[in-house]
Amino acid sequence: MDDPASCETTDDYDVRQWDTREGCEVRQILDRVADKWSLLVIALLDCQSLRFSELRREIDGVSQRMLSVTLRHLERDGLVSRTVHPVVPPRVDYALTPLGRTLHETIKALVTWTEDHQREIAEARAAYDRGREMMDA
Amino acid sequence: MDDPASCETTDDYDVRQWDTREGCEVRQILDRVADKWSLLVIALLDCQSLRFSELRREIDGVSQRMLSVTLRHLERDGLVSRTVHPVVPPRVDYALTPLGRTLHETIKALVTWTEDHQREIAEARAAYDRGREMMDA
DNA sequence: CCGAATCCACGACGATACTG
DNA sequence: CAGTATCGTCGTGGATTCGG
Repeated sequence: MDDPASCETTDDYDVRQWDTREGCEVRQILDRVADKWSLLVIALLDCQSLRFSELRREIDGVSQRMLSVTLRHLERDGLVSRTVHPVVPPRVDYALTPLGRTLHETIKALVTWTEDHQREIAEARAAYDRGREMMDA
Repeated sequence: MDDPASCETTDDYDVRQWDTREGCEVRQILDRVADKWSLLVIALLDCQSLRFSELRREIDGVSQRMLSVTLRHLERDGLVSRTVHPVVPPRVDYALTPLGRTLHETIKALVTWTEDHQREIAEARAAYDRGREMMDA
C-alpha cells in the first residue's frame, strides 16, 4: 500500500484508456458491475442457483423488467448461466459461471473496502458539510 | 478462489444490505466510483497532484461542469484534497488523500480482472449474439 | 411462471454563458 | 484560471400490459 514503487510509471495499465471511446472494455465491465442490480444478483447466485421468482423475492424493490434485463446482460457477458427446464409451469434456473465467480471474488474486495472505511467517509462528509454551512453564514 | 469454504454462510457481509435503502453505504460508494469520471480522476491523481486545468486537459471529453462536480463529490467523501493557492491567477491543486489511495489500490484489482478476462467476455458475447441470430431465422 | 414490449418520469450529463 | 448558474437533451429504470 505504502510502497513508493507503486507510484512509478511501471503501472501496467494506461489510465487514459479507461475512457469509453475506442476499444476500452474496462468501462463496459464497470458499467455492468455498477448498474443498479447486477451486483446483488451476482452476490445472491454465489454458491447457489436460483429461479427467476426466487431472485425477484430476494431482491427487494427490483421490477420484473429490470431483473430480466439484468440477467440477460449477465448471461450475455458469460457471467451467469441460464437453464430452462421444460416443465409446466416453466422453470428457469440461474447460476454463476466460473467467470462470474472470479468476478464476485474481486468485487468482494471493494465491498470490504467500503465497509472498512464507511465511517471515515461519513466523517469526511460531515466535516465538508459543516464547512459549507459556515460559508452561508 | 476455489475454496469451498467461501460458499458457507460464514460470509461476513449481508448481501441484502447492498440495497440503496436504509443505511447502506456500499451502494453510495459504488455509485461514486462507477460514475463517469471519478475513476479517471482518482487514477490520474495517484502519486501526483494536478491543477483543475491539467485534469481537464488529461481527461478527454470531460466538461468543465462535470469535472467540477466530480471533484466536489470526491472531496466531500474525503478521497481527494483541494488546495487553493492565494495567487493571481488562481491556482488550485487536487491530490489523492490517503483514503483515496487505498481506494485506488482496491479498484486496481477490478481493472486488472477486467483486463485479464475481457477476451472471455468478448467471446461469450459473440456466442450469445450468434444464438440470438439463430432464433430470428 | 417467465419474460418481452410499451410508455413515461426523472436524474445525469453536456453546452453555454457568466463571475471572482 | 477556476469555477457557478441555467437550460435542454438523453438514457436508465419503473409501471403496466400482453404473450408463450
